[in-house]
Amino acid sequence: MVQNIGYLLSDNSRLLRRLFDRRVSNLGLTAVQARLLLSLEKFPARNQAFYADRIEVEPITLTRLVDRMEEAGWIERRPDPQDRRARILALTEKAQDIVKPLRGIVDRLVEDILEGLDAEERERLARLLEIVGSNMTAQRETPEINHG
Amino acid sequence: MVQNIGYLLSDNSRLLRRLFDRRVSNLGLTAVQARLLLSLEKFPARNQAFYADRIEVEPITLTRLVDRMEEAGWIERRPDPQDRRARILALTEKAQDIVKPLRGIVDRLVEDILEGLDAEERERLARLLEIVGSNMTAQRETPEINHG
DNA sequence: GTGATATAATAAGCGTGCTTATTATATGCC
DNA sequence: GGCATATAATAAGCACGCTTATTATATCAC
Repeated sequence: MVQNIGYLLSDNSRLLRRLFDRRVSNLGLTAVQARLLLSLEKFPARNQAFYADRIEVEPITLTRLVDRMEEAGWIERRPDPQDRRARILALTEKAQDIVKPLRGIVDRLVEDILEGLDAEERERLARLLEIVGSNMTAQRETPEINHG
Repeated sequence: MVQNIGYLLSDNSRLLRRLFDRRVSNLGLTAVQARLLLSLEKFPARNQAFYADRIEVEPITLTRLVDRMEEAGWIERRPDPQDRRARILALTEKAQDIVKPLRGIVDRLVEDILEGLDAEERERLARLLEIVGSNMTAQRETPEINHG
């Protein structure tokens, strides 16, 4: 019955997003938006390509995410003096006020979903997920395998 | 660094969907669509609410999924003689021809992403994911916790 | 310097998934 | 039987994420 690990992964991810959205909904943020804010605090003043890579989405996905967040007043796009193609992202003041409580919410969420797992199991889960993830990334590099 | 299990879950899920989509793209199916087909083969002739529950999406999400799949000729909606509100789903002939190869693709995919994990590790991963999943489901039932 | 190639950002168009609301029909209680 | 409640399906409207394509600018080879 290991067959269903695929389903477990996608269902869990969906559950997690829902749970997160619910917990931060009073802030007016979604899960990815919160993730981008936290990433921006940790690595400030980089261009969009950098953050797309950090949060592991395609550049176009980041573009549209930033569109909405800029409109909502969380983020500003600034020109890059070194590269006229690029845009540097920055948190607005409003966003800076939210980052600390946000980090608390994230920590508590992770704590809640890992309830009942001891430190060793958590470590193990993270390690197993990393292996699965790198297997998938490796597969991605060689998409033209014959599956027949 | 267990902090990032949340990110691992959502990134892995996204990678998995992408990988799956790529492998079945020649069939003209997406990951959820394939999942619904397989579920339909395993549990035939139920109403939409049943399948929404099986593949763990909201009824409206299932409705729109079925809309597209009906249009593409994979699925038929039939009236339920016992309940005039409901619609019974059925695979078309075209879909039945695809189910067996599809199952092969899914099996191979799961095998590939679990590469390097022995039977015990696979079991452990599945078990840990189930625990995390049930923690999230439990959280969902009590959404009004004070997070302050 | 010029031309080929790569990179940054964006647009168009689509599938998935949600919340909230609506309509039709079943069901259960009196 | 009649009314309240629950359930099945759907609609509207939105966020996320992708593939493919386009535009502007950098960079590299010569």
